[in-house]
Amino acid sequence: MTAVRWSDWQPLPGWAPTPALLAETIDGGQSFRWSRDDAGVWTGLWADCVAQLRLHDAALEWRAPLPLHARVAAALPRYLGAEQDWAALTDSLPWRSDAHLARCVEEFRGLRLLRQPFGDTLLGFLCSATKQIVQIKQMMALLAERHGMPLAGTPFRRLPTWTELATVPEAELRACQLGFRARYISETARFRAAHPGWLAATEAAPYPEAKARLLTLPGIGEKVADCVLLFGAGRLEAFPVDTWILKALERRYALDGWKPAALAQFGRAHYGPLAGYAQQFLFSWERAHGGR
DNA sequence: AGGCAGGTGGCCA
DNA sequence: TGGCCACCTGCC
Repeated sequence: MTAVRWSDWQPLPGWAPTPALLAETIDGGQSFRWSRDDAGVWTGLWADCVAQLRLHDAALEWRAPLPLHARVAAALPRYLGAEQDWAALTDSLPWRSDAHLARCVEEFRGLRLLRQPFGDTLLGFLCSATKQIVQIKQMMALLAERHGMPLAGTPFRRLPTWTELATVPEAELRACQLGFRARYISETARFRAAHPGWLAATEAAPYPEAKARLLTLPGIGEKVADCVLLFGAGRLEAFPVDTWILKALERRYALDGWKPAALAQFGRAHYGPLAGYAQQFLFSWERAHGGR
């Protein structure tokens, strides 16, 4: 395999995250295809794009394999959420009346929500049930390596599309460490193949309808549906409630004894139309501070 | 070494 | 609605 020829590093204006904030955003559980090398350079893949990211003199820089340069240049800003004014969104969160949220925002100021491809996000979170991030990343790597198309002129492969997944036997999916999730992927792929346009229509639908549609798929419940809509469709009202958020709501808001459904309802009502963004701050803070 | 993990679906009262 | 359990399997 010949070495990749990368374009020159170039500035990516508009966002100057700390190394920790960059890691939290691209490798904190929103996406599962970024990895950092010993020199601190991140390499990531989404759709038919590959990019590298680095912090140089506190400025964010990027580059892409030469053959993909134009495509990545066009796609990267949107992927990294450049179309949103994150400072303004942060300011509209109810941190003024919520001391815990204020503390989370302070520690992770500048945190972003990725705007990933809908189909890739669906695949990633269909695999996420009771798995840790490292393991989900391994599943994605195996799926891409064994069933994804090569990205011409590079040694990288994209994730298989849903059309391609419909042709992969369930046993081969299981062999990618998917476990019982393989059946969900298989069934979803067959459903999608029988309903062309279903994914695009779901991505474009208003939040309540989009979520209802996702919930009809096997292996997709409340949490996964909200993750897909938040990280893969830019629906900032989507509020995924996982074990970390449950713990955060229960412990940081002194809601001991509340049942999970009640906690989730409290969160949605309390954080409002940007609940998903608030959720990301809570999630990052809770993970960073262990179970304490 | 063995429990547990960014859940979901099905079944029971 | 609420509670319980099976579902796969590789990390920490």
